[in-house]
Amino acid sequence: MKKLRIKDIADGLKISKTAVSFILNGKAEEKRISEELVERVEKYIQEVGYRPSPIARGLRTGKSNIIGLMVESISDPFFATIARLIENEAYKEGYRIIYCSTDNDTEKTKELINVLKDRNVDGYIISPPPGVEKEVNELIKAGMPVVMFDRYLPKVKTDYVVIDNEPSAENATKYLIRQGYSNIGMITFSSSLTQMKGRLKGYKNALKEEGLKPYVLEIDFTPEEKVMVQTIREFLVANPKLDAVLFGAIQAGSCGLKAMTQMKLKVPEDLAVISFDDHDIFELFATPVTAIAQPIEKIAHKVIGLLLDRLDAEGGAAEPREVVLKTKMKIRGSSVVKNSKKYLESK
Amino acid sequence: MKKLRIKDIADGLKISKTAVSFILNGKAEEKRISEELVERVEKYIQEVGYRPSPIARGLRTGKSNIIGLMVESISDPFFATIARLIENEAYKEGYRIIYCSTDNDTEKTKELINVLKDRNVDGYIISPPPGVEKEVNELIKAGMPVVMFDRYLPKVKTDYVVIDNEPSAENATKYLIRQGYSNIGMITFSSSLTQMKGRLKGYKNALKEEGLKPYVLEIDFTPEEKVMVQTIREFLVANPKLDAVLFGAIQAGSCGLKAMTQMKLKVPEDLAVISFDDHDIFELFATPVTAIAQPIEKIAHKVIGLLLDRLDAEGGAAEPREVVLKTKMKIRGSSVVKNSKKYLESK
DNA sequence: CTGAAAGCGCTAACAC
DNA sequence: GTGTTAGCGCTTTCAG
Repeated sequence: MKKLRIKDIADGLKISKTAVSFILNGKAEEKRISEELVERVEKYIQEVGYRPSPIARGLRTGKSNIIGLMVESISDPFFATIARLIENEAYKEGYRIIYCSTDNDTEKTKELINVLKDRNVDGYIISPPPGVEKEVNELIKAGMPVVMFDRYLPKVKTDYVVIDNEPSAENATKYLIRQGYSNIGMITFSSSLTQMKGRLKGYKNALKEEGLKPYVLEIDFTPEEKVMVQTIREFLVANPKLDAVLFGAIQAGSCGLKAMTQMKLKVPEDLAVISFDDHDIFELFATPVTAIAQPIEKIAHKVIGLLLDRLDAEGGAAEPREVVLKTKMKIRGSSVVKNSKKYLESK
Repeated sequence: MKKLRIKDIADGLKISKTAVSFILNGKAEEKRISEELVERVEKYIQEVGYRPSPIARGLRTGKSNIIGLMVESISDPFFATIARLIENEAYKEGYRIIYCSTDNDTEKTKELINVLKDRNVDGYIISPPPGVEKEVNELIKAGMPVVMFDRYLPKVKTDYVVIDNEPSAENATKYLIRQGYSNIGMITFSSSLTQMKGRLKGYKNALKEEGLKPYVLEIDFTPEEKVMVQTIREFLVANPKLDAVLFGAIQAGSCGLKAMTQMKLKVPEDLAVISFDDHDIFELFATPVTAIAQPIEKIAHKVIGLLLDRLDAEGGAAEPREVVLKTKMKIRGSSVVKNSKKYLESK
């Protein structure tokens, strides 16, 4: 059973290649092809199991029915979940996804954009590292739909979906203050990316309003977790007055909790904790961790929605749409009222 | 700046298209093209930033430089991590990856195989659901390199990489017995897949050797976690004699621990726990969980190694290679000696 | 080394 | 509705 071509269908049915092609591309009506023939062709295609070659079609049309999805790392649970949800919705619309991991590396990302461009992807979903403004802008100028998420590039005018980082961090910090904490640190990744800057700003806003002093540790992300744990330990040792910490991302939170475990610091007695990003197993921790949960499903849905929208729209470069979604703070044991009864009992 | 074609290079350099193509494909020597010209062409290509169209090349050659990676769900941390590692190694060899999630659904998988076939992927990495033997065998018969991992299809003769599920489960169970537990349950997913069957068998072997009674719960996997938690709760209520549980997979373990938390069962006082699959945050749990860790890096490395090997080999259908890797049991607090001093102290 | 030419499978314009 | 044809960009054979 060898590969069928459009010619085989035409010959098998004793009609013209053209007709088959038109029917395949939904131009039957436009080209005044009889319904009867359309049905006959569709039935035959079913029977013999013909599937047009997307490669040949791609070469001819320049379209690929593929969406390029670039995230920091596909092994990150947040991105993996988003990828999965996007894949599902895209699939229903006949689009496939090619993912790739940027490692948040500018040069690698530029190269990956080229790879995707070569493959003629029809649209891009990018969680961009810094420094790729030029390349992304060129894509947009070339008429490519581009949607960013998680963070965005302020100098690039296109759709994006993010969460309200600043108010979320501000709320969480104020919440800690209301719970009685006054020496509140923030441990986050050093980054020029919008989401990290927003979180830091929100934290600082809250402290400034209350006249409290900020304690900030910005660590460089590295796959060497031990390095990050060690950095956090040193910070905690250097700042013994801290009674609460806000973590700017789940990886920071997880490293921080490890550092605290190693130092035998108790949560929340010695240090209250709130972390950005939620994970359901937070509930199983020695002290369940209060977390700022991102609306993952909604993010994925919005992202692919915006992209499909542009893909359909075809022509007009619509105004960039900026979607900001709300987070939800899941309050758990790691941030109970300072010196509360519950806190004292647990001693 | 429009898209460059091979003709533009030839014209720009005032040489023939053919020569450029030969040089591009590393056939310069074979075709007796002077080194001087090769250098000139390479330099020019660099300068103008020409990149051959993989689509046109694919149409012509039938090769795509793409590897299809099919896993149960790309959002599963185990698969996401493997995917990431494979992506990295493949990238270095000039291969791109297209991932897709099968949901362990037979029909969906068949369709996805077709999609990948249409895209002319050069090789397949599959963590297969049951029931796709025929389709996979057809791929192999068509000369496609196929590597399976995590589980395999006994009726399909091709390379695979798995772990030693049976001995691992047997060891873990025997370990629990040595720790003084005698009513040991196993909670796992109902599945005809090799890895699950191996784990169950190992557990039963250990019990039989010691003349102990098995208590098995096989749950159907569902994305509705609450359903699984509830099922486990009912099982635990129905079997109050249990003093230890072996979980057959991390999702089962995580649901089980949630069920136990809800029921206020203490680990390991009321129930000792060992789970297949490790996660570094297990250390942060109220009681750190003893886990059977898979050598993820090694698995990924082997998988892509086997595939690249076949991709290079070109011709001969080498003998199927079956790689079985060892797991490592990470002993933590959830499986301490029954009634041990440590155990009693913690009361 | 060159130049011409065929062909991968498909789309779509054109004349009928 | 059909049949023809060009062409997407590339590889590769063949004769020179």
